[in-house]
Amino acid sequence: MGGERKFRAVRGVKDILPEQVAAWRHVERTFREVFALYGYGEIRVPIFEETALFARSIGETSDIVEKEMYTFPDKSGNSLTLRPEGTASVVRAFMENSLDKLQPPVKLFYMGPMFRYERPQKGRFRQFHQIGCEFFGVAGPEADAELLQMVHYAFDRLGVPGLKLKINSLGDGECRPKYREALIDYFRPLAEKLCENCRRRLEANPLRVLDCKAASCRELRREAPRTGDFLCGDCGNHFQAVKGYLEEWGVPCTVDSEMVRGLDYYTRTTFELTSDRLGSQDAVAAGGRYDELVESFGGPPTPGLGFALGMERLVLLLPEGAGGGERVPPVFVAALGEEARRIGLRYVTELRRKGVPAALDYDGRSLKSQMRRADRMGARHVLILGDKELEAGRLLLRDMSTKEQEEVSIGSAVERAANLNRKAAE
RNA sequence: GUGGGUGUAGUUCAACUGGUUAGAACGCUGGACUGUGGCUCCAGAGGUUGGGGGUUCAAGUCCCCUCACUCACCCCA
Repeated sequence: MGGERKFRAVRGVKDILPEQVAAWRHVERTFREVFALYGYGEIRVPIFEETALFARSIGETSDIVEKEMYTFPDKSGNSLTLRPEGTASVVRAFMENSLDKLQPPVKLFYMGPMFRYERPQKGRFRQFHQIGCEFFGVAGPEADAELLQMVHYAFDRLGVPGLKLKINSLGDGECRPKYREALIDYFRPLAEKLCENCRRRLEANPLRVLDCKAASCRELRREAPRTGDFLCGDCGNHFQAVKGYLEEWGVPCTVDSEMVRGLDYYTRTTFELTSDRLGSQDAVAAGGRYDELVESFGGPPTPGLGFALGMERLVLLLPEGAGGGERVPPVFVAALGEEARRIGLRYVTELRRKGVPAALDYDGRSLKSQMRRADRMGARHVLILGDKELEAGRLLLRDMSTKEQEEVSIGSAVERAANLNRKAAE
């Protein structure tokens, strides 16, 4: 080896070990099933894109674009960026592959790593993982309600406790500019009292002031105009209808008129699923409608909506050992002596070829040590072969839970062990 | 990017106001049982006290720098 320094994972990234992967797979499996039920197909998009794609969709003045992207020039000088979220790529792919020419709706889901240069803390990493989906081509409130219902259903199946669903409507190209103006008018005389941050973004992105957690800003916005009061007729009706469906379908949620998302492409419905058990990074999933995004990319006017969840945060909320216990216990082959070990290795291979997980000791340890190993890896059956057994042509097959041992002939040992193991696995 | 807290065996933690050879539990390896797991008992391996510098006769302990983790701000999934 002769290593001169120890390598460590870089700041903000994590190894996910087998023990934890069980929970991850459990989540992934659940969402794959739910997505299938709701008609979503999986899409796999690149991990990096042209920088401008994200700048344009997420918003030039958003924090993500301003200071959190992993942006680098490639060898030919193009500016590329590790994706900080999934929607921009999926929308790009949707257009590039002419999915906009298909009969709507088009429903796509994805899962994978995202990258944001942020200060790591609980539930926040520089490489993190999202599961998300995008739903194109349906403008009506049924789409919003269905998406919310699906999210609610999936989390319900996972049994995540203590979640709260908050929804809001931000209006559209018609009424949002008016609301924006009203907000600026309201806050401008108060600008002195706003926090430094909000003062700066008042003109660029006034909606964000609503989201500020500073006590002073919180106080100042008490009398601020509400999104709800400015929704145009269409947006108001849309929002009413969404809420109506949710109530009818028993999807619990509360309206939070101060909730603003950090990505600029949202219109009308937005939502957030939060947990009180995550500390300050409390959003587990979030999303909303983005009816103007496809068009802003030069595509045909296409309504769309979607959501994404944070894997690391969701896994934090899962009960201990979630997704475990699905492992099939192996048959352990305990071999004593060189000849026995050669045969043991062959048995292990044969068992595996029959679809039975099998293991043995690679180091030629004592039988006691091998038994302990078998016990620890949860083997239900151990095939014991040593000189005595080889001579007699009969091996021992031990049931670890009952401690009963039967003799089996060399020829039938593998078959017998495989059958018992299968039966025990049921 | 800003502020607070914390870094000691693989893991969770000890070590009085600086003072001999840095301990325990769990885990790991072996033995008691020389060919049979879990329980018990015994033994063993395993540490440049995150890294670097400084103060001191003496630093795990005090000071500085750095890195990481953590909490909050910020931001968001």
